[in-house]
Amino acid sequence: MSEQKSKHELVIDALSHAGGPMSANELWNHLRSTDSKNTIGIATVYRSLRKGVQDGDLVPVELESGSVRYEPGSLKHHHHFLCSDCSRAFDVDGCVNNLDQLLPAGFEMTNHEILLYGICADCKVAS
Amino acid sequence: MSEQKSKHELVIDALSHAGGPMSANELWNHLRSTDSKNTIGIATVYRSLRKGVQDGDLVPVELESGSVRYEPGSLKHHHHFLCSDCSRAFDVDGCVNNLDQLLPAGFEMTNHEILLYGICADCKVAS
DNA sequence: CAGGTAGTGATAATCAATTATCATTCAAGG
DNA sequence: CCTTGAATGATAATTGATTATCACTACCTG
Repeated sequence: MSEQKSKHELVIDALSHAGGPMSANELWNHLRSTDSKNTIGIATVYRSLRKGVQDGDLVPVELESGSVRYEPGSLKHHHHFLCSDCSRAFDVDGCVNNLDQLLPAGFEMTNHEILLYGICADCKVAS
Repeated sequence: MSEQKSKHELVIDALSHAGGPMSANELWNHLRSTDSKNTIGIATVYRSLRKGVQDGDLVPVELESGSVRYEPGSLKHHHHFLCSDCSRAFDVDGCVNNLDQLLPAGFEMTNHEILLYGICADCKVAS
């Protein structure tokens, strides 16, 4: 009856609904708690992430030392918020103007990231 | 005659003239090439960085997964440029307005980082 | 000079993240 | 039922960054 999803699809799907980039470990914990019946292995998570990047479905995002997060490659331009309390990363819509004026002479900019640090809404409420 | 500088001072001094945050390994390579007479050990570099942070002289900067960079704590507000070619990080003066407008409702921002990616002046010339 | 003590370098040990291995399961076809 | 191959999970192995250890030196003080 119901189409059985592969673990790889579960990983991709989870990321597409996450609202922010996630690390392999975050994803693993999330998937284990979500699909109580399905036990997913950390190896499968890493495999799926690697495949997702190879296929162009996922993009690695490096916001901190220590671990790489991943997000869907299909997202429109956005930036990130990193919660100092729960360590989760959140997508932040929009951008700013005049970033070019920061660029030193002789440098060529191909891309940029804006990272906001602070306390996320959940943690603010909880505190 | 000339005051003999401790290795710790060499590390702090190197960082204060670097023009950008450096990792322990970058610093180690830099110091070894600079002070041909003085062989400095990687352990000393790590020790000095840790002490520098404890003393409030240095600040850790995390721009990538993999390694932590350090910069003087005395620098005025600025941001960073990361060269995709040589992987060095450079300080970038200035900031932008209206970052607040990016903040999602319910979130509290305490800090921010703007990271520009591209090719630095040196690498552009070299290519 | 003898006896600290702090600073240092080489390197072993640790640690977290990631990858590789291997045996198992499961579905599809003979 | 038997075979085959892809997907999977447990876990061993690897890797790079960082820290701990330890022996040694230089210097200060009595």
